[in-house]
Amino acid sequence: MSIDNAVKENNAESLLSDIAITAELADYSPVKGCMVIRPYGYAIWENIQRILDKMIKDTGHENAYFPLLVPESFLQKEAEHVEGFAPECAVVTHAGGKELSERYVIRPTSETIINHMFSKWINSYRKLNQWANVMRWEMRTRLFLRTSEFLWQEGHTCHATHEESKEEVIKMIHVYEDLLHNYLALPIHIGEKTESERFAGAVSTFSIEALMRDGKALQAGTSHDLGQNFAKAFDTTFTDSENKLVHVWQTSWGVSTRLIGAVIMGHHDEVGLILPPKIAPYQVVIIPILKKNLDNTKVLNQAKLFHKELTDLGLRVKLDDREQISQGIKFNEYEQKGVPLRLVIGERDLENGCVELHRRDIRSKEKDIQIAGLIERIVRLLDEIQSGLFTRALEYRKENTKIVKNIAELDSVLDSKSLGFARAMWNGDVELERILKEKFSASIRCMPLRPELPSDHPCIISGTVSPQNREILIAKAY
RNA sequence: CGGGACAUGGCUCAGCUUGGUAGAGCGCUUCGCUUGGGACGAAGAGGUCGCAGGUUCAAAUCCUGCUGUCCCGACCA
Repeated sequence: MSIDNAVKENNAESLLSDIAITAELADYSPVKGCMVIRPYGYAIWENIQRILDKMIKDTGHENAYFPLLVPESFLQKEAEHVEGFAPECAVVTHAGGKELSERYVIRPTSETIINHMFSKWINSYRKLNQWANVMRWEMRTRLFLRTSEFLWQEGHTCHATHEESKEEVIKMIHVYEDLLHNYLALPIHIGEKTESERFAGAVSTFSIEALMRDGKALQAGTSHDLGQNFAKAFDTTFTDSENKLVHVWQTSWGVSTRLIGAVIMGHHDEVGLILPPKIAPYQVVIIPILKKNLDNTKVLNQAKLFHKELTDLGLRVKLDDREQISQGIKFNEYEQKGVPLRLVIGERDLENGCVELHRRDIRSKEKDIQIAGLIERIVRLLDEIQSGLFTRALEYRKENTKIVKNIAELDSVLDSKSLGFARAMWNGDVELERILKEKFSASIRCMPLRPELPSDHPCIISGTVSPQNREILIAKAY
């Protein structure tokens, strides 16, 4: 299916792979459920990594690396953890031509092995992060949004008190909010997961939930309060101020290459991908209009000059001076790849001292832009595109968030083409989750950290008003 | 894991019903002509038809199994 058709028919599944393949972000691998991240897609990940890595270090964490293989017995030490992850673990049983005496799982996450080390190191390291790959054997996979192997960052911290660890959980979910809002241009809701959606082994899980352009919600990152569950399982202890040996309070938090999927499904149009400038591999593409068999030196020199001036400012710029490819094809290619700005310069422009600029986000084309002041204009435009994308996504979310008082009202929200979030009050009765799942194939995405409903808003399932009720966001999700 | 669809040059796909020497468009190579939004003409290269079996004188085509992708469920980040 073409991207154009996929957008019109709101065929999100096919749209995701169409965009990812066409924009050369990824390709299918010979291994089921795995993907190859191509250079253009990996460059986006590197930009995300660079930005987030600084945030993680600025909040007092150090990077380390733990091994890919985890003894299967480690996983079994925490009852809920093994129950949650065992079904999706790949297990190494043979190596060196022999059956292993101890089986190893390929890490689905690293809480267990990190705790094993924490119990030895607790006096020296308490706040670690690692950038790694993990593997979770999935039944149904989708490029970037759910692949069997994916890249992520996982932070693991130890604290003396529960108050401290709870504070860390909230602090890091706000770091993710900063990343999504200010760099990926995706508005998110922060909230706590219900018990059924909690991380296996956590006391509580907070997530950031983004709304995709097809109206489905996407969990884009999580931060867990692990309590003392893993500390007890691995006997990770420290000596407190009263000289008593006590278990530490822990957190873990992560975001993955799913974020690239969030960008794809959060920013696109009928042409293809639209990248926020702050994470775009190329923020500007310069296309000189070249004439075959003629002297293009002047045009090329000017194009190279622009390239240097923009690069010197720290911008990421691509100069496409391939002669054998017509500009029309180049225009199309960079539009599909979501490059925020296109700068076109030809001989005619040169004579008039101007250029042509094309904005990918609103697909506007301005000719006869004076070269004087151009560089400043480009810098300003990139900022406008960045904030414009966020505003557009926020508007979209506002339009697609409905307040509901009862189950019947959900019909109009979740059964319509637009989907989106439903905001409601809930008394905690798990019956609601069953109804949502069976009747609407939807779920409680989170209990938002910043509630918006008045306290007298009735519970969606009981119809009663109570101070015990909690506000929830309901949506269909990926 | 259940139901459905699909798998044919680099890409998009036709051909399969009714078995008989593999096709088109795009892309690629060369030449000519063009050149500010996917130009045109001519010549040419390129495919063990997803994999493995089976039926047949003969299989892209019929049958069986497997693998992968997509869709709908279940499950999950």
